[in-house]
Amino acid sequence: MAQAKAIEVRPVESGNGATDRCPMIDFVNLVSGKWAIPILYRLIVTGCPIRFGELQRAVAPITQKELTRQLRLFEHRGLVYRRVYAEMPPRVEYEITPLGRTLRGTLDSLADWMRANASHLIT
Amino acid sequence: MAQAKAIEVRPVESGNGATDRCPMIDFVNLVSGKWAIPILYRLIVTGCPIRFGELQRAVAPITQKELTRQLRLFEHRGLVYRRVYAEMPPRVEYEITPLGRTLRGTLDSLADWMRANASHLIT
DNA sequence: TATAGTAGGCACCGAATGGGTACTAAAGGA
DNA sequence: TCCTTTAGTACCCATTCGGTGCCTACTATA
Repeated sequence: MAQAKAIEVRPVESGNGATDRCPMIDFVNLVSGKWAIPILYRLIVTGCPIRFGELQRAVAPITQKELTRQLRLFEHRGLVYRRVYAEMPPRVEYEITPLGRTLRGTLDSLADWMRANASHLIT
Repeated sequence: MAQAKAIEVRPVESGNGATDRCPMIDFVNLVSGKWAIPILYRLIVTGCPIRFGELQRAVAPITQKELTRQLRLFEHRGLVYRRVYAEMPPRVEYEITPLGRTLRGTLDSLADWMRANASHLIT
């Protein structure tokens, strides 16, 4: 209780709403979890529609359940398209949206940094 | 560079040593959780040493415990310096390391993207 | 004297995350 | 008849994440 009161500062309320937000907190709310960024980046570098199974193989040892969950979240947030084909071996394709595509530069930069520094970092 | 080749499918070498590194998975392993990126970015934009309490107020409603935990992780990974002063109101200062500082461009880009797109995104 | 600030540590707890297995549907092939 | 493929869903479980409350040792201030 003491500490919650001490920190209650939170100057977010500006009156006009939605200003003064922390973009980093927004970002973590948008893509959180172990697999979110790897999936998103894979969809970005693949520029075209990709089937569920192929995506799962591309994102290495992710489980079916987790991939489904993340893709639905991305779809709901407008970062990924989902197209279902009424065929009998089921076919569902996922594709990055134009909005999601705008993340490319940022994620490239992140991947480059990681590739350059992975060796100096303690796991 | 390599990523221009787009879909190089992960070589799922499950049997031997794991050499199929994905920089994005490395990144998530490095900074994961709700508060990691906000803390790191705050330390980066503040270029100088900053005390624990001040940092906690800056990163808004983070708890003491979580801030301590993340800072220790960053210290262990060489992203943050931790200096303890043997004074009586205890004083501990944290500062981004040169290595951590190299993330600045990437995180700036990330923050810019988020600021530009926060309004179109469903929470 | 009483209280607050400082930078934590420690125990407890619920929520979120993520993995594993089993199951489904309809079609094709042996 | 059985097996396989595909994109899931349902259920169970372990781990992690993160919040709360309670403790310290000492000092400065009201």
